[in-house]
Amino acid sequence: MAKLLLIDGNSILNRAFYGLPDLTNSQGVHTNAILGFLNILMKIMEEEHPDYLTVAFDLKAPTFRHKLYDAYKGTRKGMPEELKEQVPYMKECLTAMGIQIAEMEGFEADDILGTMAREGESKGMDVVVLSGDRDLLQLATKKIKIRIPKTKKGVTEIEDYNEEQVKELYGVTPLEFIEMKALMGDASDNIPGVPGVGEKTAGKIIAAFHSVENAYAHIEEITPPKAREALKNHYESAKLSRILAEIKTDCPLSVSIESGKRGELFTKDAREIFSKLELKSIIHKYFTEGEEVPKLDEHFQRISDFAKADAIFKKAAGAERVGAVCIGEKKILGLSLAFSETEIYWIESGGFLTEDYLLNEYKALTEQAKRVDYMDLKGQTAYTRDYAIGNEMDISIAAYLLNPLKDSYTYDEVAKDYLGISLPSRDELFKKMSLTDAAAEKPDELMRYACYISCIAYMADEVMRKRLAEEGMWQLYETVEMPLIYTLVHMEQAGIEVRKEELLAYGEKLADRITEVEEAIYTQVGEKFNINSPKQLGEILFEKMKLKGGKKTKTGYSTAADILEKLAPENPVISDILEYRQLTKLKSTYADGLASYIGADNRIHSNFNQTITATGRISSTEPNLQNIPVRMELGREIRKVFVPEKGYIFVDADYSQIELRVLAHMSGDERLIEAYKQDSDIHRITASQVFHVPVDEVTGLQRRNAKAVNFGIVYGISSFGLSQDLSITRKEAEEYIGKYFEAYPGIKTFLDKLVSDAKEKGESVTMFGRKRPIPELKSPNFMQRSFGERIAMNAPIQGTAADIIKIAMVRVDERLRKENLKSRLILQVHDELLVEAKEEETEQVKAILEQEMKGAANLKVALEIDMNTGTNWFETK
DNA sequence: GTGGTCACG
DNA sequence: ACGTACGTGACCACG
Repeated sequence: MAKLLLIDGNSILNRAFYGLPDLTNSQGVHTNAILGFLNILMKIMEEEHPDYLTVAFDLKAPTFRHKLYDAYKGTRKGMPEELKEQVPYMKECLTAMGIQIAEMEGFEADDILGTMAREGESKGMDVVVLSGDRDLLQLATKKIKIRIPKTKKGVTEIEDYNEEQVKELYGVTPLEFIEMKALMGDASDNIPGVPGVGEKTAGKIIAAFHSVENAYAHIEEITPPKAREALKNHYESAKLSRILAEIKTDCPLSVSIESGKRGELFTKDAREIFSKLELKSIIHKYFTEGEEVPKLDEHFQRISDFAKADAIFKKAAGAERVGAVCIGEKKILGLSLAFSETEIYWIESGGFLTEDYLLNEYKALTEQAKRVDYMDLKGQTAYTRDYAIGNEMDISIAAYLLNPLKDSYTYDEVAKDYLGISLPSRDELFKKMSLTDAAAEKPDELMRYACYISCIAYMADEVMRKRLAEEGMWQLYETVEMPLIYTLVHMEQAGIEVRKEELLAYGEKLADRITEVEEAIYTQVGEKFNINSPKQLGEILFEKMKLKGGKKTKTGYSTAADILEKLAPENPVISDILEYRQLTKLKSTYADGLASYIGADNRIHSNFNQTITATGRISSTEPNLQNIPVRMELGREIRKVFVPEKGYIFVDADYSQIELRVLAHMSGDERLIEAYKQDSDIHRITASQVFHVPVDEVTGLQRRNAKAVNFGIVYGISSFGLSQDLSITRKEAEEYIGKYFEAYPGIKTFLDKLVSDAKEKGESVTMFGRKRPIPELKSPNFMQRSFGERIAMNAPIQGTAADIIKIAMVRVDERLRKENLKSRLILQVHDELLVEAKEEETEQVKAILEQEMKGAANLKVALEIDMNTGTNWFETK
């Protein structure tokens, strides 16, 4: 069946303009909207494969609807100049790609699309309408699907809306959506609507009366009274809005659906206009077939001859610079070295080239070369040394610092982002196949994989250094992130001992209790069901048992703990369900989950990842040892199975409110600094200053509230968030926040500045220069933008704390080694370090932790730590 | 593969 | 009017 794709040119262009940073070519022409448009276009072409497509644009001349509006209310705001100048270029691009453009004097793009969509539908086509906003939802039917691009974390996803989904989302049919819009209005589309009526009220009224006209016919039945009055007073506006809101489906067309038949997009003309605009990433992505890829590939040389390999190793040892990677799983399969863009070798394991030989040579060369470029140094330490000698460069870490929002930093990503080269990813070369299998079944692809890694590492070296220096992050990279790689290696190698028998016994204990609680729940509810299924549980609680709670999530009822806790007084089964949840969580994730990671050495070797978080923290996986229970007593028991080796003891140190201290320092707020100099209970002092009572008269409640506000400040305060946390009204929360800012005016100024600076620069910065881009700040969507503002407040604080503990980790690790101690750093939990200390070294270890953690940064307030020793992780708390 | 839930800082 | 606290990872159910 034929498929028709219709694109709302203006709205997509508009959305792209605000979604991307300001880009210009060397002639000063702005290109961000064009680039964004093309990216969305390519994505939807790949997803939909339409047979016909047309892009509709508004013409500058005022349309019928605009005139109507202007007569009613006055002027419309125009596009910014930077966007306006991109429109003709955009059209030029589309024409060059053979894509039909539709525009009609006196009609909006919406109307053209509406008309074509209905026509396509009547011809039996599948119709897809791509738009940047929700105006077009009224067109949705079974055959017409509306798609809206959304940017999540910098990645563009396209959301689908068919008739059903519109109903689900708004509770009205697509046609009734017009009526709804007439009431709620739309500022961006200059539809006035009825003042005081928003989406919620409009939805309710239309769901009940189905149309504006009918609502007025039954005006006295409308509730709430407020809305009724608003409707009565704005009848004219509602009638006008009803006309404005409806998209026409019968306007004359200057083009036909069929004349928009899809042809070759990447024509010579297209390439020409793209080069003129300097849209390098597009050119590289779609016009490079038969260019860059073979250019690199043709210089790959497979070496399986001993003499040749030997010569290459000799050359490598004396080289100024070499890109290097060793490939293997249990066994070494081979290694790749790159000396220039044209000298790239793949030295295969086999014959005289034994694993031992390769390993020795690889290790030797990485020690002798002046500089070695790695893609992933931590992974390579399996084959080489695990300490720094100062000649290594890690391209992935550099790429992470330059943009911590990405989810991978593989060779293909780096090549695309920094070298403008498009390469097949590992997945594209040999799917999910293991390297060992690839060596046997796809040797050529394995060679390409290895060579891409070494040569991209080699080629990216210079640009990464330059970019880090430009961004003011070279020092952070060199003195913190690089040495940290080795510290993490040491921690991973060390692991932590776990008492398997005790862990299993703990699991058994949980299992017994789970059976009891489970049966109690079934008895009370009167049937068996899967308590772990939020869907089934929601149906039981809210439908069968008719507890109040209603909908909360997209998919159904929320059964989250905070919701259930509020229902607990209504029915005793609720507390059993909460207990069941707690028990099964402990059993599956911790008791059973952790047991499966215990190795032959009775230890768990978690993976510490340095390139995951947006703020600079490290993360822990397989298993995650940064979220072992501690808050609840039963869960906390688990920590008893984490023990030091015989002859050792745990020394655990955690920073005391590091984030608040960072805030005090960075803001320079005198009163907060002074509060810390008193060096007692900070939440109590805060309470005293916020509520104007003497320190020793602060009540428990006041302290609790002050503590919540302190947390809120660090998270990027919002009255809603605080009210949720404290179960108070928003108004009360606002009062607390106001009082807090009165008590600490410097904090208010500081947070405001963090937001305004971030808006200006598009990113936030920590004390040590770590950056985090915040694209959300540019979002036209209020919620997204508010999120961006909270990130702008939180990221510098959380990030600076992360920088500080990283510095402390590196120094602690270095000192333990330099002083030839047997004690080792084994865990980091964001503000806590755990050392497995040789018993006789305990005092020395404590001194090292104290000195290096407190001395990691010089702040206006002292960095304090709490330190404890214990014979298991439970005892150190 | 995604969403809901919940463990941690 | 919008609908949230910041940052993670693992497990389960379900399409």
